[in-house]
Amino acid sequence: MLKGHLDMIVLAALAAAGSAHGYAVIEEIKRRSGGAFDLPEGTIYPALHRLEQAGLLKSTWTTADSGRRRRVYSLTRTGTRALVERRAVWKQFSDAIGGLLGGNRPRETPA
Amino acid sequence: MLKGHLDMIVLAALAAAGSAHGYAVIEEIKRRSGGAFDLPEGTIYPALHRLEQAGLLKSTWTTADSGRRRRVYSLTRTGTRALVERRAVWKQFSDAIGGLLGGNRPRETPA
DNA sequence: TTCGAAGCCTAGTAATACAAGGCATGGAAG
DNA sequence: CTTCCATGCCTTGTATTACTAGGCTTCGAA
Repeated sequence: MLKGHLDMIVLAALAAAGSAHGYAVIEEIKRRSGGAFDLPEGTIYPALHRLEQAGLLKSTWTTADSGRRRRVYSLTRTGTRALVERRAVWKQFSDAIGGLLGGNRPRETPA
Repeated sequence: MLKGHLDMIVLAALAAAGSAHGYAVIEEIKRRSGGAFDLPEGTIYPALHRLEQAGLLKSTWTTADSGRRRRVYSLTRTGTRALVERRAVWKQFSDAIGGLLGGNRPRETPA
């Protein structure tokens, strides 16, 4: 469950890949996460639509050599900027969690 | 928005503090997160109830010197074990995100 | 021809953090 | 004495969100 971080993940995968269609995004995420995130289509497609709706992605229909129709997504300028921001938020977030998990100081930080 | 990680945070705060009542848990989390997580009561109390229901916390009513009634929570054995597991899951999770955000390798990892 | 993989989609569901309220007490300020 | 804020507990409702479970098509292999 990656509640709240899915958008960032999709943006990051697309930023790294340059462009990709839905199915490929799933595999890209799976590969780059070391197999940790194996997302079902019912998760990824709505996310792609949502992000395109929000103007962070753009898409074009293409036909692969195999003859299959694919919808290829890539980041917009806005999407790239959004990713930068999401990264920063993520850093703050994970640092804060780190403080909670790591800190063994029961009261104020002693000298 | 800490969707999915709230339980771990509460458990961690209580583990560090030993025991605390609801209001104190809020401040403990705030302090240890460096001010990043300032949770409203509507978030923390249902979480405490949920965790007690699940057997991860136990509580006792006490009366403070001021005369105010407080419900003091602490971890059960099960809760302590659960926290250990949540930590591990968090590590996996954040490592996976790290792989997605950091990795600049467009294809297979080269030699 | 039958089945699985590639490839797209949607409707419904469960979980969850949070907003917004309510209630009570103690102490300080007026 | 009253009024207000901080302490301290609680619940109901709501929006978001990832996911389940379906459905549709085409390609290629068995």
